[in-house]
Amino acid sequence: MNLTDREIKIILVDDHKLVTQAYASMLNDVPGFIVTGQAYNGKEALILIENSPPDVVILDADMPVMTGAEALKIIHEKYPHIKVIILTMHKEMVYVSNFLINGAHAFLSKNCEMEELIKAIRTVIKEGYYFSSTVSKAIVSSTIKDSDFGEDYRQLRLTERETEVLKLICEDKTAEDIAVQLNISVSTIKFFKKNIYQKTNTNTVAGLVKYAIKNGLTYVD
Amino acid sequence: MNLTDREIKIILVDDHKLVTQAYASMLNDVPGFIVTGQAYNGKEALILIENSPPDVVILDADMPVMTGAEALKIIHEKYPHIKVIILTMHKEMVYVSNFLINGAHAFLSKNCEMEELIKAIRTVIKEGYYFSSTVSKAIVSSTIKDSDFGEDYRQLRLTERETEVLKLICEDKTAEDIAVQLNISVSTIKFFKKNIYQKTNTNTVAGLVKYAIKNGLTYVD
DNA sequence: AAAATACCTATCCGAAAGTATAGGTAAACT
DNA sequence: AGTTTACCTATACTTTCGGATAGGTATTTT
Repeated sequence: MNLTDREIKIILVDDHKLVTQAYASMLNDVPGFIVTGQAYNGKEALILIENSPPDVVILDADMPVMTGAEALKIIHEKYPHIKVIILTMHKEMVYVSNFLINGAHAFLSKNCEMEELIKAIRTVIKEGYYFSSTVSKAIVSSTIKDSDFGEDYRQLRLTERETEVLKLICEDKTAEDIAVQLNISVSTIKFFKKNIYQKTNTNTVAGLVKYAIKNGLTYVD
Repeated sequence: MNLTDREIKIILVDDHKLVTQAYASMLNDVPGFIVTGQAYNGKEALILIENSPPDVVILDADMPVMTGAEALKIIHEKYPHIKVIILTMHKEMVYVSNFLINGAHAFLSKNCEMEELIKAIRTVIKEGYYFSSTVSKAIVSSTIKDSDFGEDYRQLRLTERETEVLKLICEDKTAEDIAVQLNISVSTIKFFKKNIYQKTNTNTVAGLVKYAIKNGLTYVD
């Protein structure tokens, strides 16, 4: 039996129950689709997937406990045949790239029409990938790996340590707090911060926090 | 004919199309409910309401163009008989209060169950208000006006000028930028900032930005 | 009309953050 | 093996920020 002949099994992951349930209601009304599970964070999602593997996982990018990015990475590594569609409310390029690198099969804005999500689900099953016109043209090339995004992209990527520092900044820590926690000098923190400012193209903490939110590094309850 | 005997007309407002459409799909499946309109920001919502007044408006608190708070205020002033249910992904007390003052009839987290939203819709129609157990006990008193929230609350409220400054801080402006824009000295900005820090119970810009997001003062695209 | 309150404005000073510069290590490239 | 590149660490110097304090105006209370 061909995959396109039977119902497509979908698992929904969004930290807002109401939204997840609404998606389920919407997608279950579509012939050929069946929502086999709903999870409210990445960890729950992994358990669901383990117990009853779906064809498609629809994953919210912005989640607190385990972020969409983290969940995606694990899903992609453990179950490479499962298609993952990322839903997000943001629309920054760096952000999109990070998900593509980690194996997303589609990337959709929450601003899209219901029809586009439905189309995306069918397309990732049939063709492996789906990208909306806005996203696709700019980014997608043959193989999805870091260098495909070019020099500019690499320059923009935050190093592990930088990411760590940025996260802590967003958690209300002062430079000194961070220095203590990381066991390095305050001056070092400043150096990281400077680089982060450059890469994120900001010069205020406010900009940093917004960048972090957009990139799923931190979350506002 | 009694209001409870006919279909309850609902207008949905959420800046994410996909979410709005999902809500619509979910609520239209409920007997006695009919979604008569969907808007993607406050302005659109007001036009919809003008053209075909609903019984209930379900309003997302976090929207960019016209925030939920602003839209609520106008709706409540122009159409006091229309019930407004606020949906939010945040759960801070100050935040809730602001909406209650401006005439919200219910306040729900996006983490709630579908059943609770349905219950809330029925309850605001029948009894005028609905508050989930977590929210209600702490806050609601007989009349909803500023002083009902007590001294503490008043202390926490940001003044107009403070709010203005906070918004600009979140827009990546430095203290000097703000001073120039507002035609006052940098020192004055600092004074405002100090008060904002006190009232929001933070001491970093990161905390400020998060507070602003929670309170709908700024928005992360 | 006097007093109280809320809000906006401002200055001074010590503390923290940003800027410029540079050394060191480990991995990748040629 | 030697060079380049990426990343982490650090210091000295300058600017900006935050805390304490205080004066002024407009509105409300009594």
